[in-house]
Amino acid sequence: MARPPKERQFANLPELIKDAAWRQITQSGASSLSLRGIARDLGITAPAIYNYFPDRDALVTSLIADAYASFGDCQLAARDAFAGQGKELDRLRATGLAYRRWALDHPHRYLLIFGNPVPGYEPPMEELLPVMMRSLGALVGTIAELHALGRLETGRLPLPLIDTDHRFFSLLENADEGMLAVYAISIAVWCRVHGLVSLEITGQLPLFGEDGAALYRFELDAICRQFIRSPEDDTGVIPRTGTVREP
Amino acid sequence: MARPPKERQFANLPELIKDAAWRQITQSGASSLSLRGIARDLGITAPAIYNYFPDRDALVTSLIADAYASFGDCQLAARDAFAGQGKELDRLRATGLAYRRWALDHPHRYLLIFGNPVPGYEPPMEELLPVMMRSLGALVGTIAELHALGRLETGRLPLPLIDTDHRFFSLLENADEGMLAVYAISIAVWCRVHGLVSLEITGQLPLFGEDGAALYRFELDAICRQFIRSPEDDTGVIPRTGTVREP
DNA sequence: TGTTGATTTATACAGTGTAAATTTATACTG
DNA sequence: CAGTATAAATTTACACTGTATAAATCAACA
Repeated sequence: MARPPKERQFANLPELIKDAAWRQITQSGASSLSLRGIARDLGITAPAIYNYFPDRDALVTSLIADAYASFGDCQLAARDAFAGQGKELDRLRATGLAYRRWALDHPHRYLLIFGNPVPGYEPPMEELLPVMMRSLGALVGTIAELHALGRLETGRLPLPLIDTDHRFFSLLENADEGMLAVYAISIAVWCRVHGLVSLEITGQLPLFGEDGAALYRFELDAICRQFIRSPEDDTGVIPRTGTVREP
Repeated sequence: MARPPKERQFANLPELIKDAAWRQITQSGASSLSLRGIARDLGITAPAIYNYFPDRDALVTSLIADAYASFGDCQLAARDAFAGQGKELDRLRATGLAYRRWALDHPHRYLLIFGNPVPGYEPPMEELLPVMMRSLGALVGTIAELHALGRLETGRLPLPLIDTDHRFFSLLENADEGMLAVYAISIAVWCRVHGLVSLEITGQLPLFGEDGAALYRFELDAICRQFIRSPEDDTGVIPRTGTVREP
């Protein structure tokens, strides 16, 4: 035996590589990420990177995981800023506003995880699923709380197909089989905010300029009006904790 | 003088190049488009392509223009399937349904024009604007018709900032200065359908599987209920979705 | 036949990824 | 404790694919 793997000639080289990768992505976008460029930036040679990431895709996967972690931190922090009963709607709006805020602050991270997939790159779900679940947990958890209070209004919203592969939500906190409405509304909400945010980030949202915030607030209001009942608007559903009732 | 430029050694080579490019894009995605691959496909050499397209971006621009033309054809055809007064809502729904239909039928074309921009590629607006205007004209024109009938319900929808660069809508048919509400609603509608469709196309819409159609129809309904007054309802009150429960 | 457009050949440069050679630091041995 | 074997870390060299340009070649017509 000789030389344990702990001792590296450059300390923290994997982290340095990822830092350089983010710098490069911020400058020129994700799909122009180049291992040789990273190596140049770090003063090493390109093949050295292959000791820590077997190929370019592995590096991308690691960056995606970091982006999800950052996104999840913001989502959970926004939710936890309004703790306590009676603040469920505040939590929902906070996660919604934090979604756009984080996306504007980190557009490349956003596009990396929610943008169009890079052709040729197949994200390894077994690795990314936990951090995806955590990041979406703030929204879904809050919707679930509103559901437990009987304040969800699904209307004609079609429910998810129970028999399909529901990998995305099977690991969510508080997840159980009776929360199809929660999932359905979560998906619908996500679709709406994603449409706005992705267009704004990529500069395809015309006319609103700096005031994309106003349109976004309008859409958050529309979402709340459409899907969330106010607590005093009691239509006969008894708010219950513990037991989940299907509408 | 000798040899007029009409006589090419391969007839229609620009069209053949674009056909091969679409084949390649359909197979492997837009960002892996390779001039050498096209040349291989056509049995010519790569530099020959540079006679017709000065660089890779010029070829991409041409493909984008074709995609907009195809998209516009579908939008206008869908609108014109419900001609005549009194069918404005049918026209709106038809363009909405055609939007998703076309996107599912031509996902790569959709991503090329509405997806995340390819880093390093700057779309030449002076060339693409007319075909963009034409393709969006079906939606905006129909919204404008509903506006002329007094059936638009803007609510708290923020209006576009008039003083910003409104290149996108300045060329639209029936465009005049008084149609800010038309533009605002068109943008809001586009954001919503784009969110759903782009997620569905890229396989990021979980759980709904083949039934993304149901969620899409639900969203079209929500759009119509929120923004369009029915002709006999001249009170300005929109029926709230949250007040009626499903049986 | 000369002119000129169309195409190919040759070349420069950048990128991914692999195999072999090399450096470097540790651990074992005499 | 010195010397050496060893394995990790890194570099060099290479094979391949890509974009793009310049020069050479080919083809058709006046």
